[in-house]
Amino acid sequence: MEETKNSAGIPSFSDQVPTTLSSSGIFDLVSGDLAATGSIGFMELLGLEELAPSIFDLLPPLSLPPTSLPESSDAGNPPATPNSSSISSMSTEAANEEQAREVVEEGEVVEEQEEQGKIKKQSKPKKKNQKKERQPRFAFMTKSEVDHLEDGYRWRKYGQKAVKNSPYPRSYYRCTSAMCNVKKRVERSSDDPAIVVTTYEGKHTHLSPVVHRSGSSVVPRDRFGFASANAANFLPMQITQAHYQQQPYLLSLPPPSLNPCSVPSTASLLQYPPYCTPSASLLRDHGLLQDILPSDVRKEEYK
DNA sequence: CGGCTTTGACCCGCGC
DNA sequence: GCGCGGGTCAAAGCCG
Repeated sequence: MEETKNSAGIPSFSDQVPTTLSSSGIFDLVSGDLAATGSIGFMELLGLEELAPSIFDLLPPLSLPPTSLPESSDAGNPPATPNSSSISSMSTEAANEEQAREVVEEGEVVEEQEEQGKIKKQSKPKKKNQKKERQPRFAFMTKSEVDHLEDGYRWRKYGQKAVKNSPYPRSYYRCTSAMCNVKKRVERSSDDPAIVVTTYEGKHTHLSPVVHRSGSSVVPRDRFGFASANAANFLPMQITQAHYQQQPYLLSLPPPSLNPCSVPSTASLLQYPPYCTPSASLLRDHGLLQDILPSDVRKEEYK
């Protein structure tokens, strides 16, 4: 197939040196398109110890009609936050919260069963009649030169495919933890190679294996089970809030488990542990953002 | 030697 | 029905 051909000529990002970090927008989780749903942009810096300098270049707001918004997601396991700036968006496979939750729950059960069976089957006798239930997904865009962002979990790459209409390949990762079916897809935007689109699928069933340099192996995690220790270092609260307000239809509540925070899921990616949950007052206060973005930019972003 | 990446092959869903 | 593209498998190779 052409994939072979493409992958052969695909540049290796791993060769690149991480330098710029910044933000992004929202995109359609279903189609995978960089379909922004509103104007948002921002970032979050994490795992900076490994990534270089924290340069924030705000991306222009992406825009897209809400109708292009996805199926759902949520309940997914949004990442804690990659080691670079990012913006996230939740999508919902169901039209509303309730439906979304149903889908999520059912999907999880089905997936688990299938997954287990799949693992043993050598010659992929995948289900035929059964419609593949999609795990809730959570995606976000990150401007970074490193494609595989650190999020506190260990991932094993299990595949790579050339992406149509894009010179960049898409990589598939699976959480290395046993019994954890979380998957992650990483690809670069063909429009802007600087942007890395990461899609998480599923929910972690374990604690982050990440061991903090400080020695602690327990890091704060967001409601989806993603390590969020890093998030505390840089909190794009404004964006989170803005997103929440602009995309209420994306909301859907994930199962209470693994949910240390009680904030709406849309903000998940930028979520913080309970002790750092953004307050309502931050909605107006630009906080960190003010220090980073010009006022006119902020205006653009949150209007 | 174990864990991870690479990569070609295969399966499946979907659109035409 | 067919072809395409996305997603996954699994053997082989690499690396610490």
